[in-house]
This record gives sequence, structure tokens and C-alpha cells, in this order.
Amino acid sequence: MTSPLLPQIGVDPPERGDAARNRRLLLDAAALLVAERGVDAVTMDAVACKAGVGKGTVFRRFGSRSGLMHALLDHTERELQQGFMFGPPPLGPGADPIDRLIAFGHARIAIVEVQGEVQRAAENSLEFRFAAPARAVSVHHVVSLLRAAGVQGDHELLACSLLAPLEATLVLHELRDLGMSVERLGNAWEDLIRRVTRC
Amino acid sequence: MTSPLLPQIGVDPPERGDAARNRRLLLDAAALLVAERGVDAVTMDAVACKAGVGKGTVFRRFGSRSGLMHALLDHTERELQQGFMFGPPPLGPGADPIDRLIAFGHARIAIVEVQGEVQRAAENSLEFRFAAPARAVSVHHVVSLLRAAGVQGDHELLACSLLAPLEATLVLHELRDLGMSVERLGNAWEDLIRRVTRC
DNA sequence: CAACTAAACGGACCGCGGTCCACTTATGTT
DNA sequence: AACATAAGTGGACCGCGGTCCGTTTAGTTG
Repeated sequence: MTSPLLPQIGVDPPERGDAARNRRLLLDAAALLVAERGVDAVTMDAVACKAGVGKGTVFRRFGSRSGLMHALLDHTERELQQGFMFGPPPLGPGADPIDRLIAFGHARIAIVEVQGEVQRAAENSLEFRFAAPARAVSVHHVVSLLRAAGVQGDHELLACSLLAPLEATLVLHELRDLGMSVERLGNAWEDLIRRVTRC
Repeated sequence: MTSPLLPQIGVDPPERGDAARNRRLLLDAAALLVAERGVDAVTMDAVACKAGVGKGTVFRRFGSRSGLMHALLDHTERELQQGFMFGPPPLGPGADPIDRLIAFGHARIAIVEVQGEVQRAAENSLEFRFAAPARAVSVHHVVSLLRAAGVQGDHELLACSLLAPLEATLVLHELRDLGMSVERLGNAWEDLIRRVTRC
């Protein structure tokens, strides 16, 4: 993975022309496969074949299936990051930190509703579940908001614990298998945040 | 009519002798492999070979690798259940529900410390991560304690959200990758419970 | 004991994720 | 234009999880 999520920090050498072209081909092929045959149909062979390249190339570009899925989510993830870092309230700066936390959860749940299957596939790998830059950004964001809300304690761990119930796999389970509504999940999140930040 | 009297509803027919014998052989083989070569060495072929049976038998008995791992954890899981259902306080009945919740989390974290790798392998399958009977029991237990503690709101979802940060994969990440101590995790859990149940 | 049946067995087989490495090509340099 | 070389490529190959189905066996019935 040579394209970190938001923080464009560090200077990685530019990609060669053909490599960039193939990355696009592969991403398009993968997105197309998701759209028309579902996420399970996105095998590395199928993507390679559809993009007209060899299988090795897929792995060179994305490292693993989870990495490919992660790349597929990159755009949405960036949008969310933009939203809570620079966008309008209540998600962005300006609103009460507690309201921002609530909005953050709502946004995440909404994303799961749309891209949950792909997110779940991406979460299969430890690397992209916990060590991904995107996650670090989220954790840091929640930590900041907790601090801003005047919450005392172990912010880092509290943030991890609050993010845990937003994991795509769990949310998807609650939505699909348990038949819960997005509204219900949103309300529960808001309730959780209010409880945690109260006092 | 040769049908047995009182057909024992809800009780599935007993296992055949050879099947029971092979289950034991397989579980022993798997446990041995974990102990001496780590959880990654527990491939279905290796277990089958070590137990002296065919690969198909492993799948017939346990359904999947996750199922096998789950079976490996069964004993510990039952002990925990016994502990919080019938054991002494603060885990068992008699103590303040909030203290019982705290003790429950501590117990789970302690288990992860010992069997985390196997738990993580078991969590790989959706089936055993969310649909397992053991999980249902845990959820129900937490719901009961929340009610007993006088907490208002969506107990079901709150329980799910509280259990999420106790998932082995996450706890293992916090312990191993982030280098956090068991004490710190325990404190964070206690803090979370106190916040959620306060007011 | 013989006959019968449902359960258990085993291993060939499949598809997928992932690795490897000999080969090709884009790009900067002289 | 020729060259050097780092980067990119592709597909054969591997191991594993999981399936399938013809064969074997435990337990039951008369």
C-alpha cells in the first residue's frame, strides 16, 4: 500500500505510469464485481482477470484481499475524515463535542448500511482492522472529542471501547441478523455517548 | 408401533460410540498442537492426521475450523458461565449488579490473556462470533445485570455495545500490539461500567 | 446370528488467498 | 539512441479450509 489515507506525511516514491494505470483498472474491476455479483464474487483471480492483468499484480498493488477492500473504501473514508475535520457541524468543528461524537457514530452507522459487506471483508485482516491509518485517525478524533467534552480518565482506551460497537461486522449483524433498524442503533449510540460523557 | 414412548423432545439423539471416541481424539490432538506448536499449526489436516482419522471426520464433528476452536474453548466458557450464574460474589449472585458487571469484564479479560489466540481463531467465523449459544448467554447476563442496576434504555443493544470491547481480537490487540497491561484494561472496563450505570 | 439402516468415515477433489521468481518495461542518464 | 536499473508483471505453484460421495461400521430388530 503506497497510498496512506489522509495524512500525506512522508514522501513515498511516485508510482510508475503502468502501475498507476493498473491500480485504476483493478479498482474499477473490483467495484464492478461488487456491484454486479456481490462482494463474495470479488476473488483475486476474478479481479485480475476482469482487469486483464496477472494475479501477482493484484497482490503487488494491494497486498491482500483485505487491502483491496480497504482501497475500495478509501474514498468514503476520506470523505468522512474530511467531514469531521473540516466539514460543517454537528460532525465538523464548531458544535458541542458531545454532539460531534454522536454525529460521528451516526455517520459510521450510515456508512455500514451502504458499504457494510465490503467493510466486513476488509476487517478480516488484523492489519486493516486495527493498524490501518484510518483507524488511528478515528481513535485520535474520538480522544480529542472526549477531552474537549471534559471527560476524565483513560481516553485512549475509552475511545477504543467506544469504537468497538461501531465495527462493521457487529453493526451488520445487528442490522441484518437481529433485524434492528438504523434508527435504533443510532439512538443506542447516542444514549451510550450521553452516559459515558455525563457528569 | 415400535416408536419409543416419550420421544424426548429437545434432546438430540446421542452420539455413536466411535463418534464420541473420535471427538475426544480430535480435541486432544488439537489441544496438543496448540500447546506445542501454537494455534497456527492447528490445521484441519494436521489435527486429523495426529488423531489418526480422516479429514472429513474433523469437519463432520466440528463443522469448521472455527467450530473446532470453539469446542476447544468450551470448557473454559462453561466454567465462566457457572461462575457468574452460580458461583460466589462478586462474579456470582449476591453482589451488587454493578460489581458483578465489573467482575464479569475482568474475568473475560483474564481469559483472553490465557486463551486469546484460540479465541481469536474462533471469532473468525460469524457463526461463532455472534450466533453462538455462549454469546447469547453472555448478552442475557449483561442485560439482566443492567436491569438489576436500574439502568434505563435499550438494554439489548447496550449489552452488545458493552460486550464489543471485550472481544478477544480487540483485547489481544490492546495487550500485544499496543502493549497495554491487563490492569489498565481492567480499570478502563470498570470506568466504562461505572459511567454507563451512573445516574 | 443374520439382516438391516442410519450414522460415521476417509480421502480425493475444489477454489481461494498468497508466494515466488524469471521475465518485461518504464523512466532517467549520458 | 543506447543504456542501466529499479519497478512492474504474470502465472505456475503451494497450503489450507471446505465439500462430496462411495465405503465401512455401530447399534438394533427379529
